[in-house]
Amino acid sequence: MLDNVRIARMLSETADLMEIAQEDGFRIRSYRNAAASIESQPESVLEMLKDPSKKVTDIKGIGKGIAHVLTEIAERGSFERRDEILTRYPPTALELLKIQGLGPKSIALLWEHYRVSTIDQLEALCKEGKLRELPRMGQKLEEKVLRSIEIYRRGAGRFLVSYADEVAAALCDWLGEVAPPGKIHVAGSYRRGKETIGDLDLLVETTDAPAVLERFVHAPGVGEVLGKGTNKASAQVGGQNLQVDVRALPAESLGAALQYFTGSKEHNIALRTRAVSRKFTLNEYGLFREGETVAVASAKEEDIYHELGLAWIPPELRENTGEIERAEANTLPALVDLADIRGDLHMHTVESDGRATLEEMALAAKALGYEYVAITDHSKALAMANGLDEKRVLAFARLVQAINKEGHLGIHVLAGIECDILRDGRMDLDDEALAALDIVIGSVHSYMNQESPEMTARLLRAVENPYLRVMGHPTGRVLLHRDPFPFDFDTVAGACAKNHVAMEINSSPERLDLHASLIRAAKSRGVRFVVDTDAHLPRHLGNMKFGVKMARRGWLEKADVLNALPLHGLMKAMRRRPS
DNA sequence: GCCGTTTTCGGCCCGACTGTTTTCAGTCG
Repeated sequence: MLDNVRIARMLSETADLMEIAQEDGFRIRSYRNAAASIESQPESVLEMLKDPSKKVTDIKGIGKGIAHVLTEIAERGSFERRDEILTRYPPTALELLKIQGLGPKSIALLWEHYRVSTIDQLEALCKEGKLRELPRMGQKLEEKVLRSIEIYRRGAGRFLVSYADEVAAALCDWLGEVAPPGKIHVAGSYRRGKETIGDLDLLVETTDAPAVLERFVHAPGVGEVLGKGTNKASAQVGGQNLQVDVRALPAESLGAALQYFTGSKEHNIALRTRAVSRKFTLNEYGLFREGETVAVASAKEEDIYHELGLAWIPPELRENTGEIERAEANTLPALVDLADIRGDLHMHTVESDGRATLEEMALAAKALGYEYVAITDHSKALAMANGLDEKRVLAFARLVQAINKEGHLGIHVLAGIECDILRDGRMDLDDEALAALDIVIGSVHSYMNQESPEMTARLLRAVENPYLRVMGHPTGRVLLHRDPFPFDFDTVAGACAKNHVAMEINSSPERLDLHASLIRAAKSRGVRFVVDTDAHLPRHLGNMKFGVKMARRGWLEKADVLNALPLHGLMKAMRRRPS
C-alpha cells in the first residue's frame, strides 16, 4: 500500500513536470486522475500486475497508456516519459509550484530564461529585482513570491488541524456579533477532515456583507489583510499566519457555496462533469439548467446532490474516490459518528509521561459521557517517560480491579499499557504482566529508521504476540515532521486481521495515524479499528473528534470500530484470542 | 491519456482575481 502511495506520487510529480513542459492539459489530467485512484486503491497495483487474474485497467482512470507506465515502474522504478522530461527540467523545479503566485508557465519561463530551478535561486532573483524583467511580471509579484518563500520555509504552508480548529473557533466567536453561530460555516479541507489544513474557508450567511467583512478584518490576531472586496476578504491570522478567507453570502446560495468551497477539487470536477452530462451547469451560486439563469438548487447542499441524482455525500468522503458512484447507487456507508464512541482506550497519566492522575483522566472521560476508559501508560523501554516495569504493571492491574470494585469513579476503567515493540519485534514486558491487563497496545517508539524488510518483520513478530490487542499509531508519522516509517503495510494489516489485532486511529493532531487511504486498505483486509486520543492531559480527550473524522475519511462504519461497542462487547473483543 | 444512457472519436469543469496590461494570460481555489 505504501507502494501505491509512492507510485501515485511519481505519477503526480510527472504530471506537475508535464505542466511545466506545457504538454497537453488533458493528458496531464489523466495522470493526476490515475495517481488519485491508485492512491485510494486498497490493493497493491504492483501485486495486481503480477497476478494474471487481475487487470489494472479495471481501475477507474487507468487505461492502456498508464498500464504500460505501471509495468515500467514495476520493472525499473521509473518510466520513459518521466525520464525524458527530467532531461529537460530539473526535479527541483517541482518545489517552485508550492510558491504562491508562480504557476507552471512562470516556472518554465524562469528555467528557460535564467536557469533558475530552486527556491534559493528564486529568492536571489527576486531580491535582485530581476524577476520583473520577465514578461507580465513586476515588483508586486516579486514581493508576493518573497513572502510566500518565507511561509513555505516555515512549515510548507500546512497547519495542524488543531491549530485551524482554534483559529476557527475564535473567529466564529468574534463574528458572533454580526452573525449568529448557526450562520457561520467552516468549509474547505477542514470540513472534509483532512489531517493538515492549508487555509481556512469561512462562509457567513448574511444580508449585510460589509459589516461581516469589516468585523473580520478587525478580529484579534488578524495580521496582514491580503484582500477585501464586497463579498470576500482574506487575511493572515494568528501567530502562525494561517490564511483565512471569509465569504459573506445570502442564505439562498449557501448550499451551492458550501458545496463548492468544501471541495475537494477532484470531487467538484467530477460533480460538475456529471452536471454537464445532464445538461446542467454547476458553480458556487447554484445548479442551473443549461441556458437558464434561475437556479434549480442553491440554498441547500442536499438539493444540489439530489438534482444530480445523488444522495448527499458526507464531506469526509468528497475526494472522488468512489463516493459519487456509491451516492448514485444509494449505497454510501453509514459513517461512524463521534456520538457512537463509548470510550477512549489510549491515555497516559503521571505514572509515565502524562500530566494528570488516573482519577482525573477517568473523571474527564466520564464527563464526556463515556461508558469506559482505558489507562495505558508507557512500558519500561521508554525510561525517559518513566515507563512501567512488570512489577508496577501487576500493581497497577490490582489497583484498577479495586477501583472498579468500589465503583466510586462512576466509569469502568480498563487496565492497559502502551507497550513498546522492541527493535526485534519482542514486546517490552513479559507475558505474565501482559496477561494481567485488559488491553495491550503495542507501539514502535525506537529504531524507526529500520529498512522496510526489518520493520515489517518486527511488526509481524509483534502481531504474533497473543496478548497484543491494538497496533498503536501504526505508521509512526508525525505530521509536518516525520514521514511514516517504511514497511509492508498490506502484509502487516493482513496479519492484524488474522490475529484479531485492531489498528489504532490515533487522534492526536500531531499524528492522526492512520492516513485515510491506509484505513481503507486495512479495512478491505478485514482489520478492525480503535479510535483513541493518546491523551496526556484531560483536555486532550477532546481530540477524539479529529480521529473520528479520519475514521470517516477511511469510510469506517460503527461496526468497524471496537470502542463503539458497549463494555461487554469490547471486553469480549479484548479477551485472549482463541489459539 | 481516458472514456462511452448522444460517442471507439471527440470530447474532457468553473469563475474570480491579480497584476500587468492597454485587452488578458496566468494563477488560484
